[in-house]
Amino acid sequence: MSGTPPTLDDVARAVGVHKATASRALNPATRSQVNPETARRITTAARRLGYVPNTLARGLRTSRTTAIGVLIPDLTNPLFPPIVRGIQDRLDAHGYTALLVNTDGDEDRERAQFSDLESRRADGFIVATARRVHPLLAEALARGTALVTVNRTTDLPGIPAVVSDDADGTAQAVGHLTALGHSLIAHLAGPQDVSTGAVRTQAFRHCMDAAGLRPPPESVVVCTAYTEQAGREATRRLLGACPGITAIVAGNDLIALGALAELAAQGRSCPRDVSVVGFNDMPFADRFQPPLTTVRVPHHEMGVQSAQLLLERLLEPQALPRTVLLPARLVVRGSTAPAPAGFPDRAAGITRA
Amino acid sequence: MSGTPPTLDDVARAVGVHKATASRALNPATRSQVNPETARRITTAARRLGYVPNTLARGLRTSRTTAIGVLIPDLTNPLFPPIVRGIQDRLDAHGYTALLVNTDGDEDRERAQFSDLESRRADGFIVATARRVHPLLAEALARGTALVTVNRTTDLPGIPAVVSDDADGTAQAVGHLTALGHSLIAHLAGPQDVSTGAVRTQAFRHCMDAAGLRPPPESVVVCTAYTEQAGREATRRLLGACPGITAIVAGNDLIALGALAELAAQGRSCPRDVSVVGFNDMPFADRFQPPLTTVRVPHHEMGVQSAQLLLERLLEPQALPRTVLLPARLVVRGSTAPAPAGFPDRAAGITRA
DNA sequence: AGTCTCACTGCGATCGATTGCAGTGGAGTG
DNA sequence: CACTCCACTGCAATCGATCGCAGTGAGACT
Repeated sequence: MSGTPPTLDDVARAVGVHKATASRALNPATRSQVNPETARRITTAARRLGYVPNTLARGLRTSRTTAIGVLIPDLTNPLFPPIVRGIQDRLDAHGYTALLVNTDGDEDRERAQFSDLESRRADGFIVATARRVHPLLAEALARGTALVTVNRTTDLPGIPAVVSDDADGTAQAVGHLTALGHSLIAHLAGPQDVSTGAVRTQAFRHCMDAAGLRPPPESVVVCTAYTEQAGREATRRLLGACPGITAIVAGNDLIALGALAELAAQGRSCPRDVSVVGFNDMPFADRFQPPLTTVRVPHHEMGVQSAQLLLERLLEPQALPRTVLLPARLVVRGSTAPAPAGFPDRAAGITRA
Repeated sequence: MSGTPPTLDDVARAVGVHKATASRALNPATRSQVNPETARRITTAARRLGYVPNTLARGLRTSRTTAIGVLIPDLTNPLFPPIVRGIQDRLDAHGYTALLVNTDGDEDRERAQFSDLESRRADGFIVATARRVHPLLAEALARGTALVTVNRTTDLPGIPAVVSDDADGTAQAVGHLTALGHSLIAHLAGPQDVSTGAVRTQAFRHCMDAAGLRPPPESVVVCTAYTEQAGREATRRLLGACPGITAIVAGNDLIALGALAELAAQGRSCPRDVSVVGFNDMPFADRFQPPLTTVRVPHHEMGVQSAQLLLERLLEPQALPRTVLLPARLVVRGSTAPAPAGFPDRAAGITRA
């Protein structure tokens, strides 16, 4: 019917004022500049006509779009929906909109997506795809782009970040297993080119060391990705090299799921023969078979905080970049149990200090 | 360093041509209008300067943004990430971007979000929040807005849709249970104001009827939402009213999870005492305790098809709206088993025809 | 030589909202 | 009464890319 949507000029004409006046009346910040009665007439006319401001025109003029680019590896990875939701919730509350893209861990794709978001003049970016060495982010930072990383960090300093306390979470996992009497503890490490993988692995080594345990090198297997498939393959290698292990600290829950699958396939029971600890406490981890003992990370809150950090950065671009560290907490469920008897440490070539 | 990003005019000046020429050279569609050699010089200059077209300015002029609004109830509902991913994959391939928002099933919030997307001049909308009666969509349709619904439909005709064959899926579920010897089959229905809930419930009744089974009215309990919590509450009511039932067809997997929880809480074993069938085959449904027998719906493909349908609509606004019906398939896992003996039909007041 | 065609390029309006600046009129002041 | 001040409103430039229209010059054709 109406054809094209009404513009500010249409509203102004309907009231008999200039569009500049209408603009001021409709914008809360400049509302005070116009006569209250006039403002009222403009407001009602706008509502009556169904006027919706054209964000493109506004953005073109003001060079602010109230849109934030959000980069994640893959939305179907259950880790990310809660984070994204947290981001959206906080952004929404401030009138911002998230522009969500998946990179699939592919650098070219990431560049293309990032470039698209830049062409849409996103005001800033929340990046969940950070690698420790990340040229794209370095370039963007150099250009003065507002950036925040979430879940992962970059080795490059200067980018605000929101992460969970991976080192502490790992310590809780190892502590739980040693308390259950395990000493032959293996680690299915996440990819080492991302901070979560590197930090957790380092923490694992440190904790084992502090507990006086000296696991053989083969008991730490690095997965090629944070996927069930990669976890399963790594587990196969691990069990081949270190058949005596009684517990596994997985780089994340998907890797843990892969471990569970491979253990079952090899006829080993979890938790009777081998205990498994995951990381993240992904949705429904408590409903798995067995319910997964894992380190809970506050995903939604991570999203909220990262959005908050970015919004602050937009207001105060010069402020010192800060890193928010959120607490992680071990959640004990059914995938861990006391170490089985009859597996002397010797069997795996492990020596107690 | 560079301050503001380079504009088309910057590129043109660097080459010594008019910005209009640069525009034509950079746009594949108009490339043929400019001398190949000139075009080459413009292209290289653009690359050298790091020129990225300003989508806002372009959109303002052309009134096309290559952005599509996507409305979902809640991203953390595991049903939606695969659908969204499918949408994004197809849109990406055509240079479009998805603008994703959550409505949380709240009508006011939905209106606000929709209005925001309109202000961003989205070229069209993919709606996963459709209710059978949906004024917002009716209005948008009347305005000539490009719309597609996915997963759910509206009673209102005229909106293209992509849905799974819920009736057939339900029939497979009921058929599976009757084949296992169940006759006291209950239904935990989804909300009846959305098409999936209504269609599945209707199909359930039809199948039971066709099988000669006459379940009492209390054996069909409508859940207030597609959530685990609602499923659990409905199950409590169901077991109170019809303690004799041996099988449950749930409106979706989350409701099924709620049923499993309540059954366990009441000391009834699934599948030994009661069989449960879900709907959707959400991610990791195979890893649950017990692994869930459910009706698989091609989520990713639904997303892809809905994006495809919308893109077609943008090209051909007048084309007849078509509905794409994707096949559903029962996946038998561990939550269903033969009906236990010793539960005569009489016990639940059920009569065989 | 004159005219026509054609390929290429430049000019300037345009999309819609924002904003610095200037103008208007009425109230207040000495 | 003249003048200042202030509240309010209008004017017009501006953001950056697109596109209808017109202009230019080289080559073709009669």
